[in-house]
Amino acid sequence: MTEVASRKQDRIARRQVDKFDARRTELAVATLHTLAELGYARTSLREIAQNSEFSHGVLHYYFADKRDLITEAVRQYEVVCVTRYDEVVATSTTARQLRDEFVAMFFDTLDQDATLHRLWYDLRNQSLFDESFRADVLEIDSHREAMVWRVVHRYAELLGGTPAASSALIYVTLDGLFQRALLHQLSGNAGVVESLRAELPVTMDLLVKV
Amino acid sequence: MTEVASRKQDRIARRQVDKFDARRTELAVATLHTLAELGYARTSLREIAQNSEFSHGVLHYYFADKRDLITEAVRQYEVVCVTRYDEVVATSTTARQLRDEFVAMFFDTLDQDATLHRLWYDLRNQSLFDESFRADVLEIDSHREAMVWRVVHRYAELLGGTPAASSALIYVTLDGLFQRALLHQLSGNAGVVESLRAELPVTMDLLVKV
DNA sequence: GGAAAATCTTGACGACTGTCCAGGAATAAC
DNA sequence: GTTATTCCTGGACAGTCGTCAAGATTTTCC
Repeated sequence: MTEVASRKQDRIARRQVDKFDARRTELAVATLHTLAELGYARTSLREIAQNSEFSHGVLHYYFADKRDLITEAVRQYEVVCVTRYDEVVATSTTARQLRDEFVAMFFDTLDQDATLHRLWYDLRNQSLFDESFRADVLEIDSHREAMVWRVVHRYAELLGGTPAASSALIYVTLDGLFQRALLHQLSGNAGVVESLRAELPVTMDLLVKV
Repeated sequence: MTEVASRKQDRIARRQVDKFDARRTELAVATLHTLAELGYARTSLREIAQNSEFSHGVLHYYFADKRDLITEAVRQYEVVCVTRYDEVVATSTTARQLRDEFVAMFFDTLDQDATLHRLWYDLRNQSLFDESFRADVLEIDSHREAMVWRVVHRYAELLGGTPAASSALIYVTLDGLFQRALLHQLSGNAGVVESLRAELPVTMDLLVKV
């Protein structure tokens, strides 16, 4: 084979790989939406296929099995989810602004992306039973922790202080608060959500010492 | 029917009801163990029956359907779970003692009852998708919150101070910490668990102002 | 002991599951 | 335009699921 022919072959191969990956991603996104709607326990391949434009058989053309598919969907979740507050951190110039915008975005995504968030908690919990999800879950969790840390660290900085607790503790506190807000949001209990909204700024100040 | 005969009838009826309830409880406990082992998504009635001394058919003699059975199992969980720290609170005479014994018991049950705890989180999460669990979950959650509050409130009292945050915030913090400890406990990541153990006393002090 | 009531087993049902595959449709290669 | 290759469909498969009911077994009652 000439060099030119070889390069052409490569280009074709690459294009095929790209196309293959693109469809994988497309199906993973459909999977994500199905999982968010039904939860892990009730999500079937046929249901996923109905949320895409293909038939159920095609899933085994692009994925080895159900686990492979769901793992890919989880990775898609990560892409969306772990940089949410970065812009707020980058653009805020005062502590008050950072705090207010963080709170606003916190409860905005709680409202907008409620089903996606409940999926995350569902999968994180699933990893307590199913070892095969654990590595991905732990990785995403650490990214979420880092994301929260960036917010609080910057907040402390703008206040001229330092975080009052470790990255781990700050994360579990704010994540715990989010989880509870999600539970009451989906329960239609707006009053509790509102009181948690009022509590979030207080919590942030508790987590920073000046 | 004479009064005596009527009373006797009652006694018989009551005994039957008691027996019926006793068996229901027995089967609910078997359900609880199965759920703790397999998780909600993979627990079937036949599997539950295998963890009892009966065949799968009997479950529909004592329970209307699967949901009824699982709901009863959840209630059994509550009986075990929401008074865990009360004795520590009652018997501790110094803040240091209360704190140390709380920490010890916190990580003791994390180790001993890990599968039961992961079940609780699984069911709480399931309630984000399935409305029929929500009422029970919210009730148990509020009992857990009250349990944690009793601990921290007493701790503050012994320190001559007051809690630094609301009951809700204190609960989500300690519960979040527990959840994270559970994830790493089941992942075999003993190092992380140990560092969380070291962090729990610090956290308690953060939640109290003197 | 024998009748009546309760309890439990067993097997069957229709529906649904993940997986696989034969073959049609679409696209690419020359 | 004619092969090759890739992509996708739709049905079949072996299993499992929740539910139910007929009948066997055990317990209760007189």
